[in-house]
Amino acid sequence: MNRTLLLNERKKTLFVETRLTSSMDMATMNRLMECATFANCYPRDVVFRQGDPATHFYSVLSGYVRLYRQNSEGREADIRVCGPGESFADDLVFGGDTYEYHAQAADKAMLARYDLSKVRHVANSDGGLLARAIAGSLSGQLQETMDCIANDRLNTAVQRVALYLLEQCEGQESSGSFRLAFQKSLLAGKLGLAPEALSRAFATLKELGVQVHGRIIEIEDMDALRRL
Amino acid sequence: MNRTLLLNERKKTLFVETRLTSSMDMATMNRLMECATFANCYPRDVVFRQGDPATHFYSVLSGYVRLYRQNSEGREADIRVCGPGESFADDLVFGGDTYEYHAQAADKAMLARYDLSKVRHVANSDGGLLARAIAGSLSGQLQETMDCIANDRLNTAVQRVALYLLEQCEGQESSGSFRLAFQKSLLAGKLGLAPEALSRAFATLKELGVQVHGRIIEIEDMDALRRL
DNA sequence: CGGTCTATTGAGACTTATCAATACACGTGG
DNA sequence: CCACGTGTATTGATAAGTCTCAATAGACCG
Repeated sequence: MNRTLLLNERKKTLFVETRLTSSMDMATMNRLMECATFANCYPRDVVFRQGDPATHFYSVLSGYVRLYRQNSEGREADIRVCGPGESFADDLVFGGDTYEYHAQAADKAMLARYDLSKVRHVANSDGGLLARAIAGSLSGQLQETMDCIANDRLNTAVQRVALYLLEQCEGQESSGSFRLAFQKSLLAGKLGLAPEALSRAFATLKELGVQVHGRIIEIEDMDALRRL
Repeated sequence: MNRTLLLNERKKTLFVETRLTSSMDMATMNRLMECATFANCYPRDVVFRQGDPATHFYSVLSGYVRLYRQNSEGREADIRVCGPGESFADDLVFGGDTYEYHAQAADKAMLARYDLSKVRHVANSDGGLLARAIAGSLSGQLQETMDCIANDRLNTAVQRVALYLLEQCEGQESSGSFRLAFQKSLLAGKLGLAPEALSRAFATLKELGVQVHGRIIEIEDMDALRRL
């Protein structure tokens, strides 16, 4: 078994574990696989640019991809950070022919790349199985995106950071710790903050028993965060 | 022809003109119609509450519905304002069994009310036609919602208001005027602002030739707004 | 015409962005 | 293994933007 074969097996495994494919039957998954190619990205690689004609949608197999928009002066705002198992630009399968945001690898990343016209063809001729899977993915994304708006509008920086920390400690009781999945500057963008604001939020949370050592976060009292 | 029949004809017309049904074939539309009942709402009527078990999704036939979330202290943040032709809670067809936000009529409104379990049944047995239509609707909503995040994070209050005014003047050249579709307090919420902030934004825009008389807005120089 | 709801305006406080300077982390090569 | 350099993170000072509260003005409906 050579290296390439091993790599392909790994790709296939990651492909199967995607949110889009997880509840798919085998036949549909194979049809989708036929539309896919794979791409390796290095940090800061551009996947596509806002305004480009849309040719593919993507699933993240490993690493992270940052979706963001730029205004006329070049200032950037993150819209979403996609991690392993998540897909992006799949909102273009059922309408839209232009990418409406930039996509950039935020880390070494492996992506599955689905040809949009092939996917559309399959989705129109498979009895609706693929359409349902994509609809499921879109539902999840829509819910997350609405959550994000509500979170931005309802909570302050410290509250948003605390909430994020709690989400990452899912399952741990009273106290917990974990390692940030990506750089703080990216986390800041994901939370709609400038990096300095994230630092200051961590500084505030230190008083509530949150210790930050590089990417390692330790939380002494999760209830203290929940009370914010 | 009696009053009821007339009303039903009107309902049917509005039903057909919905974004969800607009590109649907007749058979699918009829199957969807079988899942529907209709409801009339008065201003401030609650359609459903955050946390309620999800039983229906909705299309707005006339009027406006406000989707919002509440934090623990009771402060509210609007997530979306749905107008004629738009649907909401359709993200629950393919997953989710609880409403994650409040829905409240913002005006006298007529709604089509789709039984979720019936819709799910149809969507699983019609060869994918309904699933594709819903996926199309979800795509549009996801795109709008992502736009909203980028807009919130990238633009100031004045810029967001200016952008909204320009959107409403779609098609008009250099100067334009129109009537706000709903109250200013609702517009403020939609734009992620307190009502006072919307007032102040209008005050600022007055210097750029925007005149506000109640709900009537007149814009002398649309390019001046575009330059913001 | 009066009452009620909605919108505007002012003053102040709070939150976050921005800019600039410093400190820290990490990978590289000596 | 340490020193170095680059990129990332923190901290401080300031400015900008928005919210909140309170008071007034205006719009709309019966």
